[in-house]
Amino acid sequence: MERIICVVGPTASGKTALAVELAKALDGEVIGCDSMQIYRRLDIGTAKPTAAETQGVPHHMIDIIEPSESYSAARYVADATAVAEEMLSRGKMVILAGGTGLYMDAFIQGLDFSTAENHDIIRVRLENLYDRFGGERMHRLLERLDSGSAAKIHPNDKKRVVRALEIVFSGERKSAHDELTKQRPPRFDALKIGITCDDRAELYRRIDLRVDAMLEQGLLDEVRMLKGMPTATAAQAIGYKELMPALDDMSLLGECVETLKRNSRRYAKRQLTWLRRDESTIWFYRDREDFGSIVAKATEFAKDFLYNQPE
RNA sequence: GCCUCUGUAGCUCAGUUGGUAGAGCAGGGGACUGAAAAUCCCCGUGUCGGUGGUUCGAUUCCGCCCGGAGGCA
Repeated sequence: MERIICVVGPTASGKTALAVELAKALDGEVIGCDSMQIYRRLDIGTAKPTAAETQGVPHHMIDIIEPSESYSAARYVADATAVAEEMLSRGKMVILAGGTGLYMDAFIQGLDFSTAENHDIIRVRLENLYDRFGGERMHRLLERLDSGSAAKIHPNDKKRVVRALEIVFSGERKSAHDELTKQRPPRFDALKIGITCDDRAELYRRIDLRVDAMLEQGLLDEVRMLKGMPTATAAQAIGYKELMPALDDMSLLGECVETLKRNSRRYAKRQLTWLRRDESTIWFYRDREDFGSIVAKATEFAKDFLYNQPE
């Protein structure tokens, strides 16, 4: 099984810089794992790595589609796996770096999700039914058709109730599919290296500072650009949706910026919840150790994992 | 200096006709298999400013002290 290195961590922790250093030390290239950096033109708000930051190290899976297009975890697995295989065939190490936990774990596992593709018509109908009859009744329906999934999904979780029903209507059961895929071996043998702050308040301070920096770099112009075009997934991006109201009324800017910072903090918290689940992750703390030292140690762990571990 | 108002959870405040207190926000924990920067679930003990008194019992009533806001001088 091919071995790869993954750099994980909450937003504003310094994943990009660490990934670049690892790539340089290991003769690797970086594959971005970020559901928003895949969009072209969303540069400042997604903290997309700049030319100065990448230092010439190739970055893949960034800037691959327009903000008007929608994307999915399933597409990510397909696209990123193709990139990874091509890189490995050229003898380059794969450094996967990003904050989208679902994309990353799906990539490592090689998940095919379900054979049920997004079926817009069925989905819209199910959503309408959900709005009309409420979560309780839809959940009871799911209970009858796929009790395994119903047991794991809360009636209020509209997205998941609808998706599970959508799969049922394509002739499959989500719970059965999940069980099956869990038993399959992963596609890659991955070492996860995590970077964060030991003190939560310190992480939040970094997030606030980064938001201020984004505004100075012209985030509002990017928001204005995005507002003028049809969007799907990209409209959910933190940094854009919060600032939209300020475009029409600049007196709201202060309030919008506060909301943006708060949403970024909550996002970081959710990321940490996701990441803590994988206990094999090796963590480094920016507020306990200087960056150079983290790079040196992380490189050691990576080399040991890549070259010295028995099969 | 005098008068009035005020001091309760990190913040803004509610409340107890005297039986040691609760909302919003902030925050914390968790879930997550084709929208995931999304979606969803759970979590509220704090010398009720300090100190003396009245009382079986005070955060609640009274006195004094300390801190804030306003008014009169």
